[in-house]
Amino acid sequence: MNTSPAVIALGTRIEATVAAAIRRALPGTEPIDPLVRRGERTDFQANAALALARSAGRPPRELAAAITAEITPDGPIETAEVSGPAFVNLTLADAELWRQTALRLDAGLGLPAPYAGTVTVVDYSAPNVAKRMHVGHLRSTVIGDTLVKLLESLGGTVIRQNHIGDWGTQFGMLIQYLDEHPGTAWHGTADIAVLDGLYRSAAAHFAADAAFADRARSRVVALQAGDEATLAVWRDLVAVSLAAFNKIYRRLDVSLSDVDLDGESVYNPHLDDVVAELTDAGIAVESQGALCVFDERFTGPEGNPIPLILRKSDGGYGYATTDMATLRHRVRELKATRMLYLTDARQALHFAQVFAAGRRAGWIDASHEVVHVPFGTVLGADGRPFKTRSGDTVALTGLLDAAVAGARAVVAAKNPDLDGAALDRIAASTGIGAVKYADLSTARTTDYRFDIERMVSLNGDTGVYLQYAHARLASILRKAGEGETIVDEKAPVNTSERALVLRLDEYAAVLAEAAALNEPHRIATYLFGLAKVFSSFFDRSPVLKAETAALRGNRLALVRLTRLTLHHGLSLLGIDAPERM
RNA sequence: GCCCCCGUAGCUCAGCGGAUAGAGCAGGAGACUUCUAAUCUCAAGGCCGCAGGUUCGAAUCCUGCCGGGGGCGCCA
Repeated sequence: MNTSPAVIALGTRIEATVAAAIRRALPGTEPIDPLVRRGERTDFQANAALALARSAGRPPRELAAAITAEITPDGPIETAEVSGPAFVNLTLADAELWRQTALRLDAGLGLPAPYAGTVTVVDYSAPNVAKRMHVGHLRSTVIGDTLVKLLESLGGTVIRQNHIGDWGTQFGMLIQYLDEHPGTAWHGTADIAVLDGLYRSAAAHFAADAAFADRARSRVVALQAGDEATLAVWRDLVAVSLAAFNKIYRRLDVSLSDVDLDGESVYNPHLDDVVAELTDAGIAVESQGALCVFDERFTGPEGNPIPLILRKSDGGYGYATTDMATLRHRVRELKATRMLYLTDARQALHFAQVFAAGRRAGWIDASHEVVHVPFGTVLGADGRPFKTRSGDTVALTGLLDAAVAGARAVVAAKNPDLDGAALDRIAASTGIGAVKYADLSTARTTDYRFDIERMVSLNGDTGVYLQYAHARLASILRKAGEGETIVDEKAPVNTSERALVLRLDEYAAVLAEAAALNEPHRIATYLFGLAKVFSSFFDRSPVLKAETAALRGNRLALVRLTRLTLHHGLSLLGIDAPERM
């Protein structure tokens, strides 16, 4: 957690300065956004003059000049000049840049806590019991976990909810199959592949054998009635699956554990009540034998309203009912003010229906923010849905194994002197980092190609680039040894230092934006840019061999702050930041 | 039929109201007795799907169209 006071970003201070200048140049106008942005040709630019010119009835450049004249030199801005149509180009004094670096270093980044006081439920991962996790679970898991860590780092309280598929008709089938095939090897194996095989066998039986299907259905009834023998097998199935999920979570450095479990089974005892409440409120009505919620905004191919089915015509409950129950629970019991649901984009309509019904029921109101956070499909390298040759989903463990093996080959070739243990560690770190970075660096809503070849090539815009930058930073700091870092504000700032200082100072704003939009890829994009700016700095500005002691101290401060920022960012993404590579 | 997402360099993708649209990969030219070359530097590569509109300014916002993907009653 960040307990040290927040450092105000240079951009924020400049905004305030320019806004004040605008008020003086144009007395009586409404406060407006000064439109301060980072510029390519200057440190910052303010673009508000163009927007104001019309209403002020003055030529844009003349107005820009008037604003420029009102920018006081005692603020962070050293020079302000009109450029182009009416942009105000702003540069900062070198001393200001060093001062900001020292300030952030002293504060240990100095991130603000804009989410303090908020309680956010993040529903993510949600694998199914007795099925192996596949690529489809990767996105929900890593995007969700990054949002969780991000909100926590910004002062928010987060309640993780892993809504695993641990209930439903498929368990009748599984348990009945085990009952009829006592020799089936699965129990105690902690190997999800075996469980997955069990699922397939049972499903095949279910489809092919009508008599078995009937027995499976009776088994569902027994399960729901609380039959102890049936429940015992169910608990075993859940336990074995959880062990496998947790193994993957540890491997991915995902922060989920058993305390975050919020499976479908948890809601089973409450479904009757949820349905009763919605029925009593007149929201749920009967249609074609099922109990449904209709909303004229959601229509089907014939233009008829489509239902949210709370109780099926056979009397059973489906996922819509459980989703309504979780919604109610999160608002009433968990006191959440924000709720994020990380599922793929295909469920958009379903969640729109659930949220609409929740609003009608009065469970959520204007004080709640309920958001379906969708993500695109994972495609294979060929651009088609990512499936094995036989059409199955691709197992996550196999994918991670392949990534680590690929990384291992590259690492070994790069650094033949590594001993086995170090090679294992670095291969795991880079391989897993490559997979996570590939996912987290792609915009959330776009479908993305899972191209393992490209991922483990470990060149360019991959996780390794960030890890390598971190290892270089750590290397410099090791060699620099202990001792205080003294920043000399009077030293000049060169181009590569300037780019680094300004980039570092933007971190908090990027985090805030990533959190507001639920878009972790903004963090990844920022970190890649930071690593790039650092790599360039590394190439051009010697640190330990700097020309003067003052420069050495200043650059060392930059190295420390860059390492801190990169390390922080990588930890949000759940990517290891190695000291050596 | 309606709704959602996507269409940007040869390929994979960023950018989503500001100046000359960026990166990675691939291809071209350079840089390792110097803090880790898993890197850096330079050059080349674009009717930002099409057509209108809004705006001082549009890849970005709005409308329509074209192309691709997904969703639309008892699976999650």
